[in-house]
Amino acid sequence: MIQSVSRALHLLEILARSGGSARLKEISETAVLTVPTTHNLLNTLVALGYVRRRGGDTRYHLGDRILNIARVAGNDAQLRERLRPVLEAMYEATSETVFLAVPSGDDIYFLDAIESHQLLHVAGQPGERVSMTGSAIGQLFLAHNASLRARTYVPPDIQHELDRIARDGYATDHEQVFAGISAVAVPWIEDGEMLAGFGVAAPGNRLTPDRFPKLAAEMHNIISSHR
Amino acid sequence: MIQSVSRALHLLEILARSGGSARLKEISETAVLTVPTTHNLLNTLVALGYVRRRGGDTRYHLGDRILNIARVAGNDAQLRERLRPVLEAMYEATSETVFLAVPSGDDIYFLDAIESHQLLHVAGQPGERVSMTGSAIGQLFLAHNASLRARTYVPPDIQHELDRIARDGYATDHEQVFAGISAVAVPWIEDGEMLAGFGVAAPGNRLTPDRFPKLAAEMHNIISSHR
DNA sequence: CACGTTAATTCCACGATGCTGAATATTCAT
DNA sequence: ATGAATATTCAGCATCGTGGAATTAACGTG
Repeated sequence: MIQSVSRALHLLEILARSGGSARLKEISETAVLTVPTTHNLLNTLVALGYVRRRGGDTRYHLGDRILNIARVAGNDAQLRERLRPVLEAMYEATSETVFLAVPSGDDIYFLDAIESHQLLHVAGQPGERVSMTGSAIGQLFLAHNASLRARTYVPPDIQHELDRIARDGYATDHEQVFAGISAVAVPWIEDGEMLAGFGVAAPGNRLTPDRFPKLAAEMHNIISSHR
Repeated sequence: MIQSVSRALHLLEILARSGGSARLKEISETAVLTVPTTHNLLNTLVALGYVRRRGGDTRYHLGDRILNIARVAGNDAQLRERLRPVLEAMYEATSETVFLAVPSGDDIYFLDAIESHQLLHVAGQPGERVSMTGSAIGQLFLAHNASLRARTYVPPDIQHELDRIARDGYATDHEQVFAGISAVAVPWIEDGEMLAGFGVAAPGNRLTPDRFPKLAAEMHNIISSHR
């Protein structure tokens, strides 16, 4: 545990709790640090843009550079929270393992999941990752997002599958990726952009290809009713 | 400039730019730091909750503790930006010095201001502070916000003035606080909560008490038209 | 406006603290 | 299962951050 890092971040939280600004002495007292040490820490934060000083004011104010970081952290946290009810509805409707996934770097990241309670079920924990091309949900992202497609190598045989996905609005997988596992995925779209994908995964003998279109339609309905 | 603090915050930004998560090696390379140093910094951030590790994953993810800080920093920055046009409209309408103020700790903080160009005008710079009780805009906050009222000592003679303010939706000051200066303030309300206040301040002989109601109405109009 | 008081900033020397290279353990891919 | 890549632990040393003391600046008051 690096002392100065811990202290610096603590100072930022103190500033936040003071409504965005405070005096050096107040801060040092709240943090239980000597004034020069606090000064040193704060001025480092000022130099980096995380803290600002406005006008002739001697007070320290929270800067907005922290928003660079928060925008990304917040996106995921808020999205997970907002879409939790949708995920629960999908679980209610299917009794199978359901996922909420977002793109992260070059692959797919499971932001949230509810694991089926049936005797035979697909494992699913938030935090897992799968490749972009090798999963229904990943292909769904590729089909919807051109910039993602541009920086991912897409094998030719998948290409026309992506067209089908874009047309129908859902992606499927029948025991292609993992033996015995079928999956259907539908997109969550805001302002024309696919921000996340929902997936249902089940044993291949329970979730047969003939049920794909109906299940996808059902998932679309659940999404519509939660908008 | 404290090295470890600078480095730690840099790592957070790298994580943000990587879409919220990345591997230790990637991070260390991007940051141009040795792997153990990066490891040490990241694990400090993990211990503090600014970075998380999910599931059995060896990757590092942005945590949501940063949102504690960002919520406050973002509030101010976004509010100022969003309400700038309203402030400008008020300046257009009055040609007097206009303020945008928010509560900060136990007093009022001027988030933004446009100073009048008239020969005789009230000075106004963003970053200045006034006490909660001793200003029209402060009383406006006290009248609208019970929790603010609870933690501020309000002299009895001001008490019934607060009732009037709550009823009429504006606060005034005619040469009470600063000699020769009159002011009118109206609230900016979102979701039933007063987030900020707008103030117009002018020499007492230009802005006489008989003009208060009309000016307040005009300010209310400008606010309505910018919703 | 000058004075006294309080807060903020600079400086420096000491000593703890965090950095790095090397070794070990773990994870991942095949 | 095996090897390669990645992550974690460790410890010695140099560095960096800390806090006391002194200086300067801001603030409030009579």
